This record gives sequence, C-alpha cells and structure tokens, in this order.
Amino acid sequence: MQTSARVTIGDVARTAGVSVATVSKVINERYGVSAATSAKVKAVVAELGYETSLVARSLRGSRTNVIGVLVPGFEPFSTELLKGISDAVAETDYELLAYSPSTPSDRAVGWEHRSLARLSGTLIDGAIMVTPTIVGADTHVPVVAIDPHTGPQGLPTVDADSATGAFDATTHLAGLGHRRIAYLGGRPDLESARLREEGYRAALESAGIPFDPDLTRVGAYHAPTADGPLHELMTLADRPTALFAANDLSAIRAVEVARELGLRVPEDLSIVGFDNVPESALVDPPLTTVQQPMHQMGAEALRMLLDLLAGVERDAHLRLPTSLVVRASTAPPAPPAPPAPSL
Amino acid sequence: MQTSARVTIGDVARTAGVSVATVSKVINERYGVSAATSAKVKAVVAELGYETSLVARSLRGSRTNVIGVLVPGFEPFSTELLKGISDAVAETDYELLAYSPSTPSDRAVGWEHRSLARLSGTLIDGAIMVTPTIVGADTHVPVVAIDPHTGPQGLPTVDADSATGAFDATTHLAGLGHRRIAYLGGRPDLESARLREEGYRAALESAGIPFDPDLTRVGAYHAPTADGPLHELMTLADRPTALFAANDLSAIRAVEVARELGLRVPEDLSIVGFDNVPESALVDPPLTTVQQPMHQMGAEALRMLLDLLAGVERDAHLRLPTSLVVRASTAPPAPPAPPAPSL
DNA sequence: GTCCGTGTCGAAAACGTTATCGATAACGAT
DNA sequence: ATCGTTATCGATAACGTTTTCGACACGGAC
Repeated sequence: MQTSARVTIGDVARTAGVSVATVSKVINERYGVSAATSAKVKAVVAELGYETSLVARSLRGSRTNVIGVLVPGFEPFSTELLKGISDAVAETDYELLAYSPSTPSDRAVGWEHRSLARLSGTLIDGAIMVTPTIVGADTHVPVVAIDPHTGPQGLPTVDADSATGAFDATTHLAGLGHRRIAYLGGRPDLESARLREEGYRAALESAGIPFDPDLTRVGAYHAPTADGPLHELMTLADRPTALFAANDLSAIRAVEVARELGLRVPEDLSIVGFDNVPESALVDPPLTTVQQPMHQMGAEALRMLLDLLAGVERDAHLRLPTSLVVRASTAPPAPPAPPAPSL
Repeated sequence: MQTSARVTIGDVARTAGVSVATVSKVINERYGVSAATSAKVKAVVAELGYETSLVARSLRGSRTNVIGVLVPGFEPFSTELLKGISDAVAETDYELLAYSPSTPSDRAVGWEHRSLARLSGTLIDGAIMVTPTIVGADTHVPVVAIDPHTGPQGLPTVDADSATGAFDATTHLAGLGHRRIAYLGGRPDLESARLREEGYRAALESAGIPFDPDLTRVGAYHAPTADGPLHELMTLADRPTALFAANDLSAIRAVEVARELGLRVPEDLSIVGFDNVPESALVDPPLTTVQQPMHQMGAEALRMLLDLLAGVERDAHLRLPTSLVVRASTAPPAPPAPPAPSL
C-alpha cells in the first residue's frame, strides 16, 4: 500500500541525467557544480521528494549533527530532563534523539553501554546518559552523565545536591516535632540514593534523634518495588509518624498505601518526597518534596556536551542546589494515641 | 581522550582468525558454524566489547526492531503521549526512538515528512507521528498519526473527540450563566483546532447564544502566540466573562495575562482549557479543562502500528472520548458591574 | 578409487551516502 | 596552433554490516 521503494540519490541522479557525485555536491552545497545543473538537480530533488538518508550519511561521514539522550524510560524524571535538554538544543543546530531500550535483556545492568555502542558508530555526535549505572568505559563520542551511579568521577556529570536536599527534608520533619522518621531508600546502586540516605542520617543526628535501622527500607525509585517495604514500615508495632521517601514516585505510592491501610496523611503519617515532579502536586494531599532543578540540569548537561564537542575545557562536574517545597503532606505528629480515643 | 576507535566486526574477525561472515553468523545465530569456532568468536566479542552498529545493520538489512516517534518537541502533550507509547512498547521486543527536529528549517511546515524520510531508510520499522501537518505522502514504512492535520483520512490515526470536548466545555460555561464566551483557537491548520471551534459554536447555538466573531481569536497552541490575542480579548470594551482556550498551554497563559491585567480568575473571568496536561492542575487557580486520554492514545497508536507491521487488518481510525474535569478556574459570572462597585 | 552428500567456512555483493581525484571541455595566452 | 589554467563533472573507494553462494575437506557408499 504505502510501501513504495525509497527514492535514493541514484534515482535523482538518473532522472536528472547526472552522476550521484554531482547530486551529492548540490545537496551539500559543495563547490564545483554549475548553476545550471545545480538548478536542474534541485528541481528533480523537489519533484521526487528526495531526502538524504540519515543512516547512510552517518555510516559514511563522521558528523551527524545529532545528539542522543539515553533514558532508562519515560518516567517523569527523565521527561523533565528531556524538556530541559530539548529547550537548550532548540537554540543550536543539533537535533535530538531520545533512545530508550525496552527489551528485558537491554534493561539489565549495562544497558547504557550497549546502547551507546550501538548508536555511536556513528549515529550521534555525542550523548547524554540519564542515570547510568556504568560510567567508565571507553566511548568514542563525548558523553555527559546525569545523576550517575558512581558520583562525580570519570565522565563529566550533572546532578543535584541530594545530600543537602535529604538533610533539609528530614530536618523539616524533625522541626515539626517528629521523632520516629522512617526512610524509604532508592536503588542502592545509585549514588543519589546513597547521598540521600546520608543526608537523612546526618539530619537525624543533628536533631538528636537516634538512628533506628528498623525504620529504613530500600526500594528502587518506583512504585512496584516500594509496596512491600511500605507495608512493613506502616504496620510496624511502633509505627513511624513520618516518612521520607527517596523520590516522588515512591512517596506518591506511600500516600496510596497509607490510605489503603486507613492512615490519614498527614495527620497519622507525614510524607516527604524527592524530585518535585509535576505529579507530586496532583496527589491528595499535595506532596511536600525536595525540588531538583531537572529542567536546568538537562540544559546544563547539553551545554557541557556542546563544549566537549567544541573542544572547550570545562569543569567536569556540576552539582545544582535543591530546595524544599512544603505542601500539605506534612504536619506535626498527632499526640500519642490514648488507648480509647475521644471524639 | 576517550576517543578510541570503534571496534568493528572486522576487528573481531581478525583477532579471532576467521572471516567477517563467520562473525556475523555467530552474532546472529545463523546456521553453519561449528561449536568450536562459535565459542572462540563469542570469547573475542566479549573480550573486545564488540557491539554491532545499529547504523550499519540498518543500512544493510530491512528490519531494525526500532520504532520511531516523531514529536514536534517535548511539550507536555507529546510527553504524555510518549509515556503511553513507552509503556506499551515495554511489553514488546521493539525499542523506542523519539526524534525531534530542532533546526529552524526543519520546524517549518513539512518537518514530519522530512524527518520521516530521513529515518526510514531504514532506521525504523515504523513510526508514530505526533501532530503531523502533512499526512498523505508515500512513506515506505507503516505510520500512525496522532492528532493529525487533516483528520481521519489517509494514514491510520488516533485522536480525541475534540468536537464533543469543546462542546462540553462551552456548555459548562453557558450552564454557569455566561453569555459572552470568548474562544482562543489553536493552530488553524490543525484538524483538532477546527473541531474545537466547531464544538464551541455548536454549544453556543445549543445554548441560544449568538455567535460573535469579535470574541474569537486564533493562537497556535502555545504561550507566545497566545499573548496578543489574549490581550485583545481581555481589553475589549464589552469584555467577555468567560474564555475557552483550545489547549491548556494557551489557557495557562490566559490565567497569567488576566492576572497581569488585574482580572481575577474566576471572579472576573472564567477560563477553560483543553488537554488536561499535568501542569493544568498546578496553576493558580487549578484549571477547569477537557481531558484528553493522552496516555491511552499513545498506547493505542502503538498497538495499531504493531498490527500494521504484523499485517493485521484493523480499523484505520480511532477516536477516543474526552471528559470535562471541573476545577477552580470557572464560576458563575459576576453580576453586571455597577458604575460604583460596592464592597 | 571414485562419487556424492554434508558440514564449515570465506569471498564478494549490496545497502545509500560522501570524499577524493582524475578526466574532459572550454578558453585565454603565447 | 599549442599549451596551461580553470570550471565542471563522474568513477570509485569507503563506512560496517548481512546474505548469498561457491569452495573445500571429510566422510561413507558404491
């Protein structure tokens, strides 16, 4: 039906009565072709609707003017970054290619390296990798990592100040009077998750609250893996009165689980998230959370990449500040429940 | 620095002491290679960290197991669609490539066709195009269009019921008692914009309100282009008491412009949007809007595309229902302003 | 000892493009 | 009339794959 054969540079050459070399020249505006033939070729190109194949051009040449963004998926975090990158790239003459592996084997550890190897030979001039778990390796295009596994080392990186953000979040809860503050971690293999737990602990200590290992659980930054740990936490004999979740997706799930368990938020349980994805303001109650400047992180990452491509020397690591946004999911703890609650 | 040359199939062949043909066979698990050589080649592949080049493979073969999504940019609408597509593709063995042209020339009319031609030769097995303005054309891969220019004709399409959605939105305003209801249109070249105006007019008629051409303006579905028309509308001698904007981005901008002009929303001006992008709930006041099932639209589009690829016959056009979500940006009109307002 | 099948492998073409470089024609200068 | 210069153009190699097909060796069967 719609499947007509692709029109190639050869077709253009044939119907224009010139060689493929000449067609290539007029397309790329190289020197050495007369005005007359140039016009004729252009006419044929327009008539046939010819477009040069990105694939073939990539295979042959070295520059493609395309930069790739490797994302583990299109969850809110990646999406916000993409917007920042996209806005920044709009001012350049590069194009954007977002690539997300989806086969189970690819999603396993090492997906970044595999994808990168597949694309950089050479479909893309450079890449931005979101949440890479492997970051060393020898790539042969410039790469900037956002929120990487290993923290600032090796590749140029952009991330947010997770430790301080987590410290602020936990301190906020402590300041409201909470003493039993639980922590739901993120993927333990991620530097950001490690730093957030660090900030959580530091805040506890600074508030004079002893660290209780029983109040921390580990998730994986998304809803399904948070379920079990959340149930455990909320059905503890000595239930925590507050919860700090390592990212918004987990925190949002926490709100849901609390509701399923008959707990009121924030009266029975205060909840703080991390990221400030758009969704966090939509849940009921709207989430108190730590804002990561995702848009800006994306834009900065692109800027670093462009500098790399241009050969400009720059600081290899950029850490952007976070800020606490207080909404309605946090409140002072209820007074210790009397055996027979009065109405 | 990190720029080491790419390791090719030739390198593997050389160090393994076999031919490139043999390497290719073991990689693709073709018949005709002994267990011994296969093992040796696999060892070398692992040692050298070889990955087959997507570009070269695409150029040669016909299938790539990659489907492309062509988006005009990463604004909220495209992003929500992407999530739906991504979730659906995760259950298949395809991979996702989101492509967004960014050079000014590409963003001009016809970007879709150009991009498609560039990618389908053949980087991708099929494509989903978001908001294509040109939709006929002879592509040589299956394509599904979301919210296209020309409406359901030609290419398989997925869209939302814009006419009914707009009708409901306008009727909601009329039901609140508004008589002077302005309309800020979207890109006039888009079928969806046309249908929304149609719904707006039908609702006016059904409510017995005469259509006033002076109360409709045209925008382009995004903030910058909405500014002028919005100012005109809001500074009219006989100011409208309600505004229906053809998409949320315009509506959100309308809220801002109203505030700049000293108008209170919804007391002085009720505003309704279209799309229900996540941001619409974040503005102050939260936007009353028409929900498009964007996530579902993306998923359905992918499903159609997969059927096309598999050669399954299907209905070529899918129109999903919309629903009105009432939030705080709409209210009954204030009583006709008395010359000296009382407090 | 010859013949034929079977199993294993490699040479080479092809995909669509760009870059290099040699060939040809036109033309002014001697 | 011959030469050198310039402008224009085309043949061809190369990019990294996959696929086709022929070559070859090794068996066993006659």
